[in-house]
Amino acid sequence: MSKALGPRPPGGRVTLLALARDLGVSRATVSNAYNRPDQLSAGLRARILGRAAELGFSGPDPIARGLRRGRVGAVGVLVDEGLSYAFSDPTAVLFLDGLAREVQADGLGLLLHAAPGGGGGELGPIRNAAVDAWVLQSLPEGHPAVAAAQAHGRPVVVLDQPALPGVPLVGIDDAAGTAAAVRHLVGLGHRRLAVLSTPLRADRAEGPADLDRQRRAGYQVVARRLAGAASAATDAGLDWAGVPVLECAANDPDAGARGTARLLDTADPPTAIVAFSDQLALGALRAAAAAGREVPGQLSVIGFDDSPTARSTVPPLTTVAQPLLDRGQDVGSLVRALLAGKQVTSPAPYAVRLVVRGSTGPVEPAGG
Amino acid sequence: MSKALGPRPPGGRVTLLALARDLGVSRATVSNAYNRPDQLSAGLRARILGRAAELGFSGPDPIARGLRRGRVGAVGVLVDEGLSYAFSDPTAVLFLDGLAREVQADGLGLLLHAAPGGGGGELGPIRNAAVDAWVLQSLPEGHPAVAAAQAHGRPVVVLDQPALPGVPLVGIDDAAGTAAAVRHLVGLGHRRLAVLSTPLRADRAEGPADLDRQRRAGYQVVARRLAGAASAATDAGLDWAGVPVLECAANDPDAGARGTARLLDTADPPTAIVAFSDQLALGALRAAAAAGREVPGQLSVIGFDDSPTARSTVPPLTTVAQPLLDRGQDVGSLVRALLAGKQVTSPAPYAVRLVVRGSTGPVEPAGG
DNA sequence: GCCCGGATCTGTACCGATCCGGAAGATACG
DNA sequence: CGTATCTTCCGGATCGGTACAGATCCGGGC
Repeated sequence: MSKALGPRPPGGRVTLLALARDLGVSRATVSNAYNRPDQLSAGLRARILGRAAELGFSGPDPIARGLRRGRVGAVGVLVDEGLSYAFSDPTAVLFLDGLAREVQADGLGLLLHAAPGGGGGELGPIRNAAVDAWVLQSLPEGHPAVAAAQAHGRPVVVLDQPALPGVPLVGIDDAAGTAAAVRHLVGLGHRRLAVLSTPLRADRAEGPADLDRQRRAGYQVVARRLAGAASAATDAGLDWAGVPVLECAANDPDAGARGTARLLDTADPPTAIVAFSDQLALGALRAAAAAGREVPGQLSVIGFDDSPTARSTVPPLTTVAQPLLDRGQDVGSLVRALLAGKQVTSPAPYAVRLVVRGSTGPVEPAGG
Repeated sequence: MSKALGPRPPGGRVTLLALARDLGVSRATVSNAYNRPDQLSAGLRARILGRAAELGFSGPDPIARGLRRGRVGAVGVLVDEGLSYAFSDPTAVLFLDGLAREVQADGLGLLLHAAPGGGGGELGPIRNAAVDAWVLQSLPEGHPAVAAAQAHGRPVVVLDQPALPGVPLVGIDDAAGTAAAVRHLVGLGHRRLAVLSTPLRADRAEGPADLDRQRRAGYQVVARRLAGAASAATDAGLDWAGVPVLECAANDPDAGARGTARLLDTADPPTAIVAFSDQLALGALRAAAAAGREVPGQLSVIGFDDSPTARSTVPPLTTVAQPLLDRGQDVGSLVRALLAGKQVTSPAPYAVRLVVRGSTGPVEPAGG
């Protein structure tokens, strides 16, 4: 009936060709057994799959298939300065979640690579990464990793920045966000504002950022947020040059707390702080508590992002909400479209929305 | 001097072969220009790289190189039920961070794939993923994705579970952890304990888990934690069967809060709760506050993991600390060793350490 | 009985590189 | 000046599959 069963796998790995020979069929047929069941009879297919199981052949080699098909089923994601940061920031996490959820529909996985910070790291791993497309996120203009990712000419999609010619970008209306925040505070009577900013450049500087440094912001998102705040402040009759902008060295609560402490420890401390991220705002709340300033009684704090934690701070954080998960999905669907060969354009920047919770309030009647 | 420059790239992508022909050298030489600079003269190398830039050839194709070299520079990571969970749990995040940090040294990236939950998803993407090794994490025994990951015979390393024959595993002494927690509480005078457990099986059940369900725990980590708690409780003269074990449907604060509410809403509520994760403990604190129970005055809560947030809860969380980042790095170095062809064995389970903070205290003198 | 279309399966040409042994030319040495 | 030794570079062979264009076989229609 059946031919005498061949011996067990000789030792090495079993390949599709070996299986084909063992069965006396062509490699194409074995390949079809896996990839196009309709191209061969059910009986033969069963025989192939059966013998494959016996021999320990578990389907075509993914890499070889990748070469031939030109697809490996992976979307590269470049994250700034090590994955720890990307993971610790809820904003980035939600983005990745949305992205993963979307590309998963096409069976794609996410290949995370760190964008080497400060020129220290190697670009090789990025240039040599086997991916079908790249997603860039929060990299400063002109970061070398960007070129590395673009090198092989595969589709690229950008979140927030950097802006790249011909590359679709998903972003939000940053300027409108901070402008709304400033207007909200001004409307509550505040005149002494301060800005708690995420890093302007990748040099880990911490401290007051003068107008010159503001102008030279490497992160465009931050530049736009500054511009929005400045514009709204000016419209309200404030002198922007007099509004302290404190740049934090990192986007985490600790840095935010340090920055806030510096802002408060001045002769003429602000009555309201506009933080450029909820992470920083969290730190601001902490520092305020440590300094004995009541929020919002003596100090108003407003965040940016509306990350999940904003809801459960004490007091709950007033913040500028952006659709974190949606942006990830949008990027994902752009990637899918590009991989499907479609032409795409950047969607319009998302509108943002001010969510008023408990961390902002009217300026205190009397002087402190 | 130099030959007349050839025309611009005709249109399609430039391949190594095309570049070689254009320059009149062999493909091997071009390849060497990129991969083994010492194999050709500096002059020729410069000429090759120069012309490559002109033609828009940006190095050998990663996938083809992957096929030939048998390496693609990616470590697959299988995460349970969608990436959102993996990302939202600080425990998993720190693990991934440690892992990424370690494998990065070899230029490897992390390819995240979701392990389809409940048989709904496809295994194809996993079987066809182009990776050099797989890392499995927190998957219940016998999950189909495990076989899919093992199919191609590439190295596999497991964190916590599932235990697989011949596969190195990194884990902690779970039983000792919960045992220490129980002893701590008993030492404070507590006799009415309750356990707030992460899911026992992947069926999203929520509610009291009787002894039978406890025995059938699919997640071995949880089984061990239950065993440790049971053993310590018995040693202290308590009847384990009388200790309520409430299984949460997910490992997040919301589920923990729901579970705690149920535990507290009984005729004979516990005076102390042992949560199997900090995430759940967070929820417990929330639920306790909502129910008007003071912590630790009226209710002691103890967590597990010592995640970063444990430090900043109110009150700070007493918890069983495990070296989250280190475990990731350990898994990473095992992966590296395996890829280097070395023989490895599972390291001994990490010892855990009880960190006493403010969420546990002596049982209240009088009855409530 | 002959021609035709569909179902099956095969052969061959890639996909785009890397590796290994060896050939040419240059240099060194006795 | 002949030979040993590098230094450089070249030619297959190979990695493991997939796509596409046939070749075969078979039952049916006329």
